Amino acid sequence: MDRARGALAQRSKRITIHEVAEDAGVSKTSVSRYLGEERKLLSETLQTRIEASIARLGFRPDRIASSLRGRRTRLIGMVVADITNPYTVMMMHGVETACRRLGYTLVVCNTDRDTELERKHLEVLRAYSVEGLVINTLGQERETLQQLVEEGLPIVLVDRQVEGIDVLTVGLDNRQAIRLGLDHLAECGFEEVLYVTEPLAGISSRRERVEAFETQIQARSGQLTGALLTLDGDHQDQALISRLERLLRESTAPAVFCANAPVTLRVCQALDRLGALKDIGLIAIDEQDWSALVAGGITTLAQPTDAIGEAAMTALVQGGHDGGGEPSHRVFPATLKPRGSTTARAKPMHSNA
Amino acid sequence: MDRARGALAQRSKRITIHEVAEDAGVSKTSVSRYLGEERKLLSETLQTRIEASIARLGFRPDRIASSLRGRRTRLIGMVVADITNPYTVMMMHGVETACRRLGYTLVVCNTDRDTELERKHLEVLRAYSVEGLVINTLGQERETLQQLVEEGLPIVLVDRQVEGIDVLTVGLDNRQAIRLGLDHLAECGFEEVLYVTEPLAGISSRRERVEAFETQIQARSGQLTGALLTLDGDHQDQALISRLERLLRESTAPAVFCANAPVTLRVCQALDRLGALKDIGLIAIDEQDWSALVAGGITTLAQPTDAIGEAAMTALVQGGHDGGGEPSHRVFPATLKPRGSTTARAKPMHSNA
DNA sequence: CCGCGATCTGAAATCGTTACCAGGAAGGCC
DNA sequence: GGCCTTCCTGGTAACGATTTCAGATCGCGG
Repeated sequence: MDRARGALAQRSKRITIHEVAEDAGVSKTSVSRYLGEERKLLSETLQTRIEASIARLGFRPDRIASSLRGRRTRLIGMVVADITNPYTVMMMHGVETACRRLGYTLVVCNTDRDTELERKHLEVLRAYSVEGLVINTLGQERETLQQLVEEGLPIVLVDRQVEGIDVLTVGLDNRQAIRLGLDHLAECGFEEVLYVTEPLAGISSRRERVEAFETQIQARSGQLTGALLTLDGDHQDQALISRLERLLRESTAPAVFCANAPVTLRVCQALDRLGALKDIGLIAIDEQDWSALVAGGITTLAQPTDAIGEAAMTALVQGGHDGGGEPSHRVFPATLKPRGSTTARAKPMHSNA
Repeated sequence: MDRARGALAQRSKRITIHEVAEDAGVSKTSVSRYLGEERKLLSETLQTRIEASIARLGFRPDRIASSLRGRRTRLIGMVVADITNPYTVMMMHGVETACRRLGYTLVVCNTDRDTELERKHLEVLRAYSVEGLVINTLGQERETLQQLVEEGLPIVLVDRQVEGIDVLTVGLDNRQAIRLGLDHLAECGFEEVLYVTEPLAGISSRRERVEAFETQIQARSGQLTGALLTLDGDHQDQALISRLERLLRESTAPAVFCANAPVTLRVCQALDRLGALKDIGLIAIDEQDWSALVAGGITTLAQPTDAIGEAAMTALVQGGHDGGGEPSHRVFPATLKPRGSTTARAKPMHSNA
C-alpha cells in the first residue's frame, strides 16, 4: 500500500518488545531477557508465554535499538583494497564464514586502491560502531588507523602491516613462500629468475617478498641469478614486454616469478602477446581458478586464504591478549602447486636445443 | 589502556551531541540541526561556534543513535549467491560505487548458494533496518521475499527474478545475448552447438538462456544443430568430459556455448584434460580476466556488470515508481568479444582436414 | 506603540531496547 | 518462627541522536 514513494524505506512502525510484553502479560525486561543471553533466568512458564506472543505477533527485535542501548552492534567492518583481486575475495570468504559462525554481520567496504576512500570508509565504519575491523590497508592512513587503535577498537591487519601501528596481523609467510618457490625453480633447473611485482608503495607484503627474493637469490648465487622488475601503474606494460623479450633472448633457462595474482595476469598477457607463454618458466604467488589452464598450467604458491580469513576473525575476537603484551603477527605457509609452467621446461628442454 | 579484554569492543563512551552543545553554549537541537539537512536554519554565529566545538572535541555523530530516532539507517543490504563468481564481484562493485555516490553504506552477505543462509541473511538485514535490498537470489525463499515486499522494503532482484514476486529487476538481456552468440557461431561456420549450463534449479536467468537457446536453434535449423548438457552438482564432470569427447568425434564443426563463468571454467578444465582446448569452438557468457589467455582466447559475451550494478541501486532509490504501476524489468545487452576460440577454428580449419 | 510574520533557538518527548536496582516468593537453617 | 540465600520478576532510567512544538527576538507596517 504505502510503499516508499520515490525514496527508500524509512524504519517502519514495527511490533516492539513493549507490545509483546503486554500480550504475554509480562514486563519488557522479561521479554528482553528472553531474547538475550539471560533467557535461562526465566521460568518455563514465562518462556513459553513469551515465545507464543512473539510468534503470534510476528515480533522481530530491532538491532538498531538494541545496539544503541546494549552497546553491542554485532557488526564487523572489513576494508579491502581491491575487491576484484581473487586473493581478496577468497580471504573475505574466510572472514565471512567466521563472522557467521560467531554471530556477527560483516560490512565490507572496497577502497578501489584509493587511500582517501580508505579513510572515509574507516570513518563510516566507526560511525556505525563496528566492534572490530579487518583491514587490508593501503598503508597510507597511518594517522587514521592509529586513532582507531587508541580508541580501543580491535583491529586486524591482513596481508599488510603498517609501521608503527601495533596491531594484530595475519598474512602469508612471505619468506617461506619465496624460498619454496626458488627451491622449486632451482630444482627444475632454471638459472635466471625475473621477479615481477607491483610498485612497493609502502605495502609491507610486497616489500617483504622482494627483500626475501633478493636475500635468497644472493644465498644461491652459484645456482640462480635474479633480477627485479616493478610494473608501473598504467597497464601498458611495454616495459614488461621488452624485458621479457630480452630475458628470453639472453638466458638459457629463464623463469618469471610473479609476486601476486594481478601481476600474474599481466605477465601472462605480456607473454601471450609475445607468443611465449610456454617458452619460459613461470611461478606465481596466489592460486587462481585459471592457474591450471594457462601456459600448460601455472605453478603456484597457494595462500591458505580461507584459513587467513578465519584467523583474522579469530584474532579479532580473542583480542590477541593471550597473556603476552605484544600483539601477535600470525603467518601462514604457502603451498607449492607444481604445474607444467615449471616442471615441463627449463634445463632439460633447453639442453635439447 | 583498557583495550577490550578478550572480547570485541563495546560501544565506547563517545563525545555526544550533548557535550558539543554545552561546549558551544547552544542547545542539542542546534547541534543536531548543524549536522543534518537543516543547517541553513542556523545563524552564522551558531554555525561557526558549533563547528569549532566539534573540531575541538573531536566529535563524531553516532549513526546508530541517529538511525533509531531519525528513521534512516543509510544502510543498503546486498545478498549474493556466490561471492567467488566473477560476475557477482563485478556487479557488487557497481552497486558499491553507486552506494558511495548516494551516501549509503553497503552490507554484503554471501549465501554460498545455500538457501537457508539466504533466509537468515535477509532476516539479519531486516533486523538492521536496511533501507533497500539488492538480491541475487537462489529463488527458493519466495515466502521470505514476499514478506519483505509487503513490509514496503524496496527490493531489486539482480540477474534473477522470482515468479510471483513483483519487484524491480535488473539483468542481462538473455535472448539478445544468446542470439548474438549463435549468430557469431553461425558466421564462423560452426554447425553443432552444445550448450552447457548449471542445473536450472528454478533460477530464471539460467532458464531464460536455455529457452532462448532452444528457440533460436530451432529457428536456424538449416544452419545449426544444438544440444544441451546440464552439469551436476559434484565437480567430477565425468559426464561433461565424455560428452565433449563424443562431440569432437562426431561433429565436423563443433562448438560449446557456456552459460556463465563457472561453467566456462569447468568446460575449459574438461577440454584441457582432453587436450582439446583448441580443437573446438568455444563461446561463453561472462567476460573474465583470463578469457583472452585460454584456448587461444575465449570468445565471450560480456555483461555490462558495472552498469547492471549501478542500475540496481538507481532503481532502488527511485523506487521504480516513475508513474507506471508495474515494477520495471531492466535488461542490458551483452557485448560480443570475438577471440580465437571461435574465429580461428571451425569450417575453414575442418575443411582443411 | 502595538501587532504580526519571519527567523532563529531551545526544552522535552521519543525511537526500541538493555542495564540497574529493588522487591517478592520459596526454601533451608538455626 | 525468623532470617538469609537463591531465584525470578518488574519498574525505571538510560543509550545518543532527531523531531515537535513553543518561545524569543527582530523588523516593519499600520
